[in-house]
Amino acid sequence: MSLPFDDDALAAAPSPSAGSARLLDKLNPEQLEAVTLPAEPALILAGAGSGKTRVLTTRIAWLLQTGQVSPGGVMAVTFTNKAAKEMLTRLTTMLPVNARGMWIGTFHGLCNRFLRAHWKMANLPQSFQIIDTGDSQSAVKRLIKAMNLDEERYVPKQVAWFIAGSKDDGRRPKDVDIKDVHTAKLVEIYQAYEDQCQREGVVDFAELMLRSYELLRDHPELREHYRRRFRHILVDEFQDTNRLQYAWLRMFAGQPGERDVAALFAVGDDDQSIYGFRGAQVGNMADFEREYHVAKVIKLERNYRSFGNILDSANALIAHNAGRLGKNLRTEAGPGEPVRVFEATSDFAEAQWLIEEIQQLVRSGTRFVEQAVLYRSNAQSRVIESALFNAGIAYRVYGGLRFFERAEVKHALAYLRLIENPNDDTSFLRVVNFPARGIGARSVETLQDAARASGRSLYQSVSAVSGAAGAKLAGFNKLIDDLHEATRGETLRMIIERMLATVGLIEFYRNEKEGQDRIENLEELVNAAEAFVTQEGFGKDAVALPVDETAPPGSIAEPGPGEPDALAAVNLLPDADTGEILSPLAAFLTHAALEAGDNQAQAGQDAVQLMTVHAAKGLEFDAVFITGLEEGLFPHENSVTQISSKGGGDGLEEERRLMYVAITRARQRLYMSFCQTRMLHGQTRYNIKSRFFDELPEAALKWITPKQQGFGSGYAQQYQQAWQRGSGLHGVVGTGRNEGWRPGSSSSSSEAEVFRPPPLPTAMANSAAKAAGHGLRQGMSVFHNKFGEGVVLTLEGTGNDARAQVNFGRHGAKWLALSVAKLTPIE
DNA sequence: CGTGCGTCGATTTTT
DNA sequence: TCGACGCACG
Repeated sequence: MSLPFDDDALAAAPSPSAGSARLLDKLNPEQLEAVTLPAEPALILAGAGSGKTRVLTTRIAWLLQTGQVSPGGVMAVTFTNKAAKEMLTRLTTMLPVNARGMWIGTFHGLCNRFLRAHWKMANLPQSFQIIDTGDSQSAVKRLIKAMNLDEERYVPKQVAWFIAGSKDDGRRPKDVDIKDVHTAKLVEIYQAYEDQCQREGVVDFAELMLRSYELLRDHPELREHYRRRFRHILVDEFQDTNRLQYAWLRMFAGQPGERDVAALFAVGDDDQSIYGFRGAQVGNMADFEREYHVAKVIKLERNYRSFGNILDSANALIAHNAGRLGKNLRTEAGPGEPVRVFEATSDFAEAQWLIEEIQQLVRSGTRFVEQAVLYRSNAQSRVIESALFNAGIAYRVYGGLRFFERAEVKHALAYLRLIENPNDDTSFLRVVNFPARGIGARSVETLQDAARASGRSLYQSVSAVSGAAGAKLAGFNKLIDDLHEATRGETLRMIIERMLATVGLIEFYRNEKEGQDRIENLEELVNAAEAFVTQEGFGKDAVALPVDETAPPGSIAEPGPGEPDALAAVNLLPDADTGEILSPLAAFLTHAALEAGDNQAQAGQDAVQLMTVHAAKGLEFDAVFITGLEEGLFPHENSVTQISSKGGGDGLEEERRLMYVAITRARQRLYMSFCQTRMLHGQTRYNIKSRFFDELPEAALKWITPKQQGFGSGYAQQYQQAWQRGSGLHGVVGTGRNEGWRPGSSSSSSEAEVFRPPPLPTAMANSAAKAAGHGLRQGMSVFHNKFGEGVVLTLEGTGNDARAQVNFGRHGAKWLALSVAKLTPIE
């Protein structure tokens, strides 16, 4: 992982210009221009399939190779973990770069890293935990109940949405414009929610962003430090940034007109902005161009993905949107096949037609895995799944629950969180009576009242409950306490195994009818933790960078050889003062919150890919089916009626961009279909074809069912009849049964093997062996300047990476980076 | 305190 | 149609 790449190595590198020429070899003129732009604010308008990721990664590689910046001076921001990983992978294949020290990651991942390094300044506990949307919602719900508010009027989900939305706009409770009584109450809840999170030591996703933004805003010395450090900031999918994310970027880069403004390199495509509904501001692109005086917007319009007919369709469609930055995709690949359009009599018939075409494509050499069926909303997948299942075609559905979102995994994580921090009320409530311990709603309510009265956590308030209920609660507290004590000094694996053996989750699921899968997932959690230990920065390469004396207190230094992986969701920046680092458990919990895990089960299997159009963004396939192109569905009726949703802009235009995204996923063949009748919410609806058909060029289309043919005639029916004769009892994937199929339970392909990280060598973990250099031993008494006397519980890692868990009694057990912390053995 | 039944509501989603 | 969720009952 770590190849030498510092300034000396650079100087010694053979002829940088020759190297950079090789690097730039395969670029077209526009790409080349973008990659080699001077260090100034830049906006790259990158069309679908125009080599966006290549430009981003080559830009970084070029900057490094030509010595314009060292790895530590680069920040690259994405929205998804997947994109971040891909960027790093491609970068490292391009250049033997030491990724350590580079800040490549998601917005939230980088915020986490930043806040971990400056937790004191940010007024957070060092091991603050991140809560997901669900946790945040249940916290709000609790508050609404506690405040005796009407849940009809203050719907928890909506209130949570209000809070997140306010944060995304950079507004604290005091900044919200109170127009009416209702808003006043919402703000009151918002304030109470903030207090509660602070008390519990948890932050939600929006808080990660807002808190780090405010930290930079309010601390000039910190701001200057980071501005000196990050000279190049590259942003992917810039059209998806919200207000806060843009403000955050400006904080890191410097405001326009200030000195030392970093080179902000924004890559995006306004035509692919499809997340307005969650606060994305396409307008950020135009704002950025104006505010930072971007000299020349570079457009990447040459498409390397699709044939002409496909691109003609995309171009013609998107031309119906107003206020675009303006861009036209072109290819040198020739027109290719026409876009085939099919009119089905019913959703059922549409699915049968799909099967026929998919099989035809396979016969002509296109593998299943290269075929994607896209739809606007998830509900549409049912019919299609059912048809594929009956036809014995393997398929995979994207979306759905990811590993760390599964109920049983969340329960296990809640126990782990309580071990780490018993005052985490959200986790407390989740598992205090799961599995059942005879602690009912009544007891919990009493406890909550007591906690509220004293302003303390549930855990701390248990003693205030008397009687049988109090005894049972005390029993639960003891369970947590005992685990906390017993796991002190244990490896992550041992901690999880002990927890599972103690809390009774496994036994509970053993008695459940369909509990076996859940038990397997719990066992999988151990593997996930092991994988984390080796992959995410706790392995042999991890930890401890030297402290920069000139840096502000608690800040990080220029990256040194020991800085954790650029991608590590959690890094172990030791506190500059004490050398204290995050415990492996706390780090793993953070990882679980920040990266919900894959749902890309069986990625290697040759199966048809089913997903929403949103989920398809960024992917490409040889053949693409866009289904359900009906008025009301696609474009969706809610979007059409909606008078400019949150992100501003026209709902219909966003639907059109969505269609544009769908079209541009196809390499060779594109199919579109719509149904005359469709079963929706238990009712048969009669639809007309999507208005988008009127916006596509006739010359690029081929109607499989002649347009004038009416209901019930022609191909559609023939397909249906043909299918009815030939199908029904085809071979079936997976279970070999044809009955009892249920979407969602789909035994065939989608659900089965989620998240199976590779097995790993267990050697490194619990080495009680004496690590070279530091001369410490397990059980040894040591002295620390801040924490005083302590006993060494655990030793891990070697050399620069060496770390120890030390029990300081009154101060508790702490993890220390030995390269930083000064520990003196006491005889 | 757990189960069963009725009501309600149903774009899109990453972190 | 189907699932999540709240409430009433045993």
